[in-house]
Amino acid sequence: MGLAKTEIFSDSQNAIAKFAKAFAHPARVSILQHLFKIDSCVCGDLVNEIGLAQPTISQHLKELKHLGLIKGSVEGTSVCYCIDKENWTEMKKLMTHFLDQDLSNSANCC
Amino acid sequence: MGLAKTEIFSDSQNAIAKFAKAFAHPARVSILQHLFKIDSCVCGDLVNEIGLAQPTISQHLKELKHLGLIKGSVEGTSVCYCIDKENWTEMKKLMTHFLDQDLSNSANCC
DNA sequence: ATCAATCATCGTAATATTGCGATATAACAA
DNA sequence: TTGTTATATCGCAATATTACGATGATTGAT
Repeated sequence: MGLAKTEIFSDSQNAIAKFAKAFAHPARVSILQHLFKIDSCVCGDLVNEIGLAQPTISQHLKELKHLGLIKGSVEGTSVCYCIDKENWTEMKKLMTHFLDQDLSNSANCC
Repeated sequence: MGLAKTEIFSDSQNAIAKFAKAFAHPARVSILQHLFKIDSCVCGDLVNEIGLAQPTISQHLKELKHLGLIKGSVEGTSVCYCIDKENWTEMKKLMTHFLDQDLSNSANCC
């Protein structure tokens, strides 16, 4: 079917899955790492840095923007992207809470 | 194409994407949360807890097991699953490092 | 007004994911 | 052995993702 049954899961579970999906492709991981590393916001430099075609990068950027993890602003003929700090922090809180579940509770039956 | 060009990315970037994919579906998020919460390792209880068919759950478990995030051991006619603590900790380190990138570096151009 | 540069969108092909019915497999019970 | 229970695998249909060529839109330059 390819259609996730989101109705039967909690908002939190769906949100975790949604953000995780953003990181579920190395190109998007790479884009985000670049945006963190580069002091000035990059744009089409990403096309050169990463070895993917311009429409492909543009599509990945669109997804990240749609999720709110990055922002974009027009600068002449190019577009400048950067991390949306506020939303990133919020997302980080959610993901960290999920990753930090207590390991001591789970029994050693396996 | 649907085929990610993993060759052009670093091992670390591919690893992050690979683990993120594990969390990119609410059913797998839910399964992991259950395994953390329940004191004794669960098995087909997951089928009842989550509202998906048995083959579907089994498939999600297989993916998580393949990634090394969970372990399974046969207990009579049922199978007992639980978190692989060692691998979970390792994965957490990788993901946390990615999520914790410094926000102060990124300029405020957007 | 024309042109070049940069980015977004469209359309499409290839592949992956999700979900489940049907069926196989394995363990235990009687 | 036969039956029951629990789980895994197969096979398929529906949908999603990835990638990119072609094209459109926008901006700045001449």
